[in-house]
Amino acid sequence: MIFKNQYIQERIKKSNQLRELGINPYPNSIKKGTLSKDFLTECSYLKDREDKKDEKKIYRLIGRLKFIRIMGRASFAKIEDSSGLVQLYFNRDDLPDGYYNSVVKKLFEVGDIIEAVGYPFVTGTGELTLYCKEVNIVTKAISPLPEKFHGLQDQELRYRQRYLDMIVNSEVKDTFIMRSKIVSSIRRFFEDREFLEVETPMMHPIPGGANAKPFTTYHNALGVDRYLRIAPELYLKRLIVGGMEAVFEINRNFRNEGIDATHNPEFTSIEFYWAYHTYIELMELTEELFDYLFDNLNLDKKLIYGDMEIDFTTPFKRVSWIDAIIEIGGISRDIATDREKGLTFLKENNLKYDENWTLGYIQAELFDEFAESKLINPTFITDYPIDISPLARRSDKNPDITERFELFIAGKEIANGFSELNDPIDQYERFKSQVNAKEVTGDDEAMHMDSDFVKALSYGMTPTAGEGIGIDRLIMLLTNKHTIRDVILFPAMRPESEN
RNA sequence: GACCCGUUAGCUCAGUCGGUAGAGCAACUCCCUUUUAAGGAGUGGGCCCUAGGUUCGAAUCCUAGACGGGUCACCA
Repeated sequence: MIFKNQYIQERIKKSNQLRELGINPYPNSIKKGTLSKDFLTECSYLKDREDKKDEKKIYRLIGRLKFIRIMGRASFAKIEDSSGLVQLYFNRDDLPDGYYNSVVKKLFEVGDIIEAVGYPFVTGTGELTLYCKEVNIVTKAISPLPEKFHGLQDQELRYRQRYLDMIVNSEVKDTFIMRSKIVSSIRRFFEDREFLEVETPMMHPIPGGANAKPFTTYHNALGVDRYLRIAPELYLKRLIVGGMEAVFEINRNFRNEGIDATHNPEFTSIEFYWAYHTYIELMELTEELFDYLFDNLNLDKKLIYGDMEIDFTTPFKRVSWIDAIIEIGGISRDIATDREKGLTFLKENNLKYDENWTLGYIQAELFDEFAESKLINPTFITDYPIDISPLARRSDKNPDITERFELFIAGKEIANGFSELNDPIDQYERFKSQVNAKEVTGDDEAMHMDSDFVKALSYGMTPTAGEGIGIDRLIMLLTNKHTIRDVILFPAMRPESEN
């Protein structure tokens, strides 16, 4: 039974004792009080005053009881609200008759939410405190809080009971406040530039827009399988066909893959599409976005991330795909540009390979293995090979490469953008070779044929550039967190075991 | 999916060579009217993650499993 624990039983008893005294432990009539921060700011002048108090000013503060120190006929307590902690002082003679001994001392406990009414004064040790004339229960907590000094350390409990983590570990709340500010700044940035926020389907008939394994679900009325979206890309581009010239969507994607420090099965991305622009302008827009975020959030451009110092000064460095493999990865040009030599190199170095891999896939392995982790300061890698970029526009200068870039920071991919492929015949052929890759190399993450999308392109999509940014990873960077679970409120967990 | 580590009171953690369970905080009973992780005296609280095995005897050793954390693989 959920309430069988001895501590909970004791607290339920106290809750009932409150009822017996005619006090509802869960009243519904309490209105929000003054924030502790405002109380402390408004009354700080008392510290310089002779008598250290102002009995004429009455404040009503509400918060969760975090500490209580009973000293016979007087007590100190600290309550915490959304703005922080504040100290309260009670004593027997200044509260209603008998209330101190029978209610405050006996029935109020750490964890309860209480309302305190009184006037400000400064204690002997100089702490601004509320001298209480009245105290009421706002909400009784029947489960005890974790230990006051060490808080909640157990990672499992912190994720499963995030609300407890937030009550006890105040920096957790700060991280998620920061997350909210980041997302809201990004939204404002695009709105200010006349991008339209849209919502496209989360349940797709064909999983598309990325190479990933989808979650499958079933629609009873239609009698068909649906796939939770792995990316919104193909729907957003349909909107460009329809005549919207700048759109963005901030929302969840779902990928049925492993869970680790940088992967959660549901994660948030922003994708934005910008008609009559190219991937070059997209890189500039991305730099503007970072400038805007750092400015709005008052972050230092020399950002500390773990043991790295990352310099976000714009413009970011740009390196071509091939140069990255050769110069940053330290692979010879021969190996990096020749399929046979590349394949031999992979075999000789015990790296992953497949006999059917085209040069682009081999280069991707070389890039991931040798270059990616070295890209600490923000760097745009450009000109990706065509075979690993099935939705990107072919370069007019070199048919083997695409007008695509990825942004790497702290050795991790943060953004992926390109001039969009708008030639329906080319797109059809690219889907076909993806389907082929699925069959030949058993690449079960290769894309499906989406003929409805090809049909949309056949009506004509204006030249457009589009980009996706992983919001969770961006937030990890900006909040110096090293696991995605620390920036997702309720990260994916296995069901709790019976034992 | 592989390997390593962890799981003991509500929380944070000890637990030696295998000898039958401990501390601090929290709780309960007292004392205490300016405390700061308040202090003092006392009391209660355990499916040592689960199931097997070894042993006279297992929190401790072995096997399997559950959950969590980490590394790798996967996720271009």
